[in-house]
Amino acid sequence: MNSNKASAKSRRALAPQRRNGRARVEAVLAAAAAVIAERGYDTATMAEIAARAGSPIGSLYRFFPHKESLADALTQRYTRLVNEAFDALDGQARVASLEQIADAILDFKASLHAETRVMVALLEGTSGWSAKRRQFHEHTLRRIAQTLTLGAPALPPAEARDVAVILLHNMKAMKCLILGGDAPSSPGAATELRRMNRVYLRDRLAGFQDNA
Amino acid sequence: MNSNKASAKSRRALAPQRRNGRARVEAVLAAAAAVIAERGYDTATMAEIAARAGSPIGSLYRFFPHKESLADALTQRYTRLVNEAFDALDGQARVASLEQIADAILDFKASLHAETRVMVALLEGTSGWSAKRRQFHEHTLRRIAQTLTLGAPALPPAEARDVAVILLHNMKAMKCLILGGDAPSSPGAATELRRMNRVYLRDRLAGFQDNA
Amino acid sequence: MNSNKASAKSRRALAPQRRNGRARVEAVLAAAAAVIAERGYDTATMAEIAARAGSPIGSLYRFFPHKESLADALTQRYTRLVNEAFDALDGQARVASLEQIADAILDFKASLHAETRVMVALLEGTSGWSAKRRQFHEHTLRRIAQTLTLGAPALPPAEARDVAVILLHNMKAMKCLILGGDAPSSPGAATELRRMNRVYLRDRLAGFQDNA
Amino acid sequence: MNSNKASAKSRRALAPQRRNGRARVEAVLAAAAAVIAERGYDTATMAEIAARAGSPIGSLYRFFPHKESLADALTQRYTRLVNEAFDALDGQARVASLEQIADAILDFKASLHAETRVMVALLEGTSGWSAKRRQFHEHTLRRIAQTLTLGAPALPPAEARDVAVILLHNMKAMKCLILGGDAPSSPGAATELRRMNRVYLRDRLAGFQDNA
DNA sequence: AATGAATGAGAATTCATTCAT
DNA sequence: TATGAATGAATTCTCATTCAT
Repeated sequence: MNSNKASAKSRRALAPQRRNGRARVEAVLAAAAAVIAERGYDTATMAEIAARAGSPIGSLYRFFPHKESLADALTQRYTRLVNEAFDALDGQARVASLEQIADAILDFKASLHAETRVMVALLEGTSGWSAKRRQFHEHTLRRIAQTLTLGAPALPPAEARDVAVILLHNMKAMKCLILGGDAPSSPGAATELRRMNRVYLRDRLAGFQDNA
Repeated sequence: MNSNKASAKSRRALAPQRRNGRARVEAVLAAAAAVIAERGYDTATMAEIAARAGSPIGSLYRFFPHKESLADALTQRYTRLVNEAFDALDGQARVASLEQIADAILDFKASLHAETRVMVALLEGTSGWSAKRRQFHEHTLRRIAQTLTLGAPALPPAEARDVAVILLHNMKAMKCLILGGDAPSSPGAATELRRMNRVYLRDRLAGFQDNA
Repeated sequence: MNSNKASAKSRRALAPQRRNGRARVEAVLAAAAAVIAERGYDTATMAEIAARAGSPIGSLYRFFPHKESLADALTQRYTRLVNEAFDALDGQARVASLEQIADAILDFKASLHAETRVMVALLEGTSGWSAKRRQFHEHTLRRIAQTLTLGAPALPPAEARDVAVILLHNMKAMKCLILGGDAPSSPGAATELRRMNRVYLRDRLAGFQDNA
Repeated sequence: MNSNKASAKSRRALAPQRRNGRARVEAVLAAAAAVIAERGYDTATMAEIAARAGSPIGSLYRFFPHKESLADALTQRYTRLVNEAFDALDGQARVASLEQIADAILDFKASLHAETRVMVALLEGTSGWSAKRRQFHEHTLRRIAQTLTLGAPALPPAEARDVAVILLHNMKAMKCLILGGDAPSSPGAATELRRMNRVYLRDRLAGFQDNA
């Protein structure tokens, strides 16, 4: 006496119910990433995120009790990606040429389309950041500086940080170029940015490098 | 002009009271600029803008029938400023060194604190831009390219545009550095950015310059 | 060109638009009083209050920006009524008999049907009171004690306060009896309460009265 | 009974795990009593009650299919307590003095802190009562009247009920005084209430008592 | 049967925009 | 025409209740 589910009134047919909570969280995060990337954090609505994730609003709130907690989760996930990418980069720092490192840093975010766009959105609007967002920003800065120091051991920490700030800006710029949006760009701009980044790093790190 | 103020029997206060439309519009735009700079476009409210302008909300809507039209007006005004600044720059393009031009372009927005902050806000979030915002972006790009071409006549138009895109990003970065916000920076970052900008332009325009 | 209002789509025909804001506030307060009296503060919804007042929800929030501010307004209004009633009572305190005073205090709230019921609701649930509610409670206590002291000058302040606490409870009880609700009562209960109140006061104030 | 627990292969934790239903119901009722006493009926949430009972919310709903059924169960339990207390009191009614009976009635609820507080919560808000709550109220009234009639056999039933209504109010007042909450009271108020209760009963029952 | 994840109607509150005065 | 009160759709978040497992 419960056989024909289909007869149950007109419940939404969408949800593969109780499928691995993990998967549901993934779906929500992906939807959040997409919506925030498209609309920006403030303009994104929980309702749209839920809809896009194929999740009822109540479920969304089970996993992420506040809107900001979605942003935080996204930030955290991105922190992991940053770490992995830089860990890999650091492994090659000694053997790679400066150009290669420069490109690797620059293209890092560019290689992560989905997440990247969100991060732009989350790091935009320089006020009203949550603690988590600030942490993420700071963390990324430190990783960049660390990698720089690996390639140019003689570079004083303060200068490494200055350079890191610039490189982070270049990374952001790269995403903007690649991911587009409403902002008009030009076909050669990405190449151009890569060039600037290389030229700058070569000039800046000259003399601080470890030319053993 | 404005002679029989006193005769108006029971007019309210003296203060905002029928400044000529121009002044009223100015006040509203200034308030809009301030509020948008502080809160970001989405978070700024029409009510606060009106209040800060000392203007009744009804009047505000007479001049700017939609919130976006405020953004458009600000954009337009900024277009004028861009034009003036680049006109001046173009006048010196022949005589100035590349470094000077590079710095001038970079510091352009940095020199306009109040307006600049608004523009950051308005150019943030790569989607949902109005036609006007897109126009402004495009226009600025063209002016930069034009100035570049003046200093490096041999530079092909397509490449000039590519470089312009990069320079515009550098300009945006400069504002972020100077105006701060929640994003942590570092003291030497602005100097660093200026250095990158010079090094890049010198490298990029070498050979295209007009060394007659 | 705006002559036949009736043709305007299908706007609600209810609101005599821009009628004296005062009247609108009155309507809202009355509705709030009614709904809170019926449902209790927590269960009352802003939407129902607005509907009952014939006011759009947005208008309600213009006057009372938070739910609690409605309760506060009601409390404040009631404070006024308490003051007026006790001022009048104090004027007669010397000439009136103890019985008369006892009845006056007891019947005070009973005489204000609409407001009274709300106050019961607002003073119910002894936790989560706003500052205003606490103030109102305290204020009423003081007024009662003051009136008592007028009739029984020799009564020490601390005892006057103790008695006041009891009398306030009796007042609350009276409202419950008269206003009913779901609680079953009995026809003679009000008379009974009055009797208790008199007997108690006579016994309690004996010897403290001003028998000049 | 309950012998092969261990054979259940992958049962979860040991803790709540199939206490016999009775114990589980007790735990839930106790938790409900506590939460409702603290937060009030409307503000109490099923989730918190379940958590406090250490019971899964699903189990809670097996025993109490609606929130109101929890209130009803508490009410019923309280009815039992009232009966026991009044049965005991009735046994002494002949021998005890009026003062003793008066105090016993008044302090009845005061003696049951935990449950009492809940009952205050459940009897607050004069509308929205379930049938059960009304029944409980009515029942208590009858028991009080019955006890009164035992002590004052000549008291007509209708008057006994009137007096009972008053006494119930006094009982409620006593709990408010003792249990406090946000409502400010005064140290001597409980004593005061006891005095009023005695004086009233002595006066009211004079002449109806069984002075055989 | 027992569990706790899932559900979605509904609550408070905001704000761009309109319109009576 | 100028004003600011009025409007209500939209937004974030809660919680009683259901139901797949």
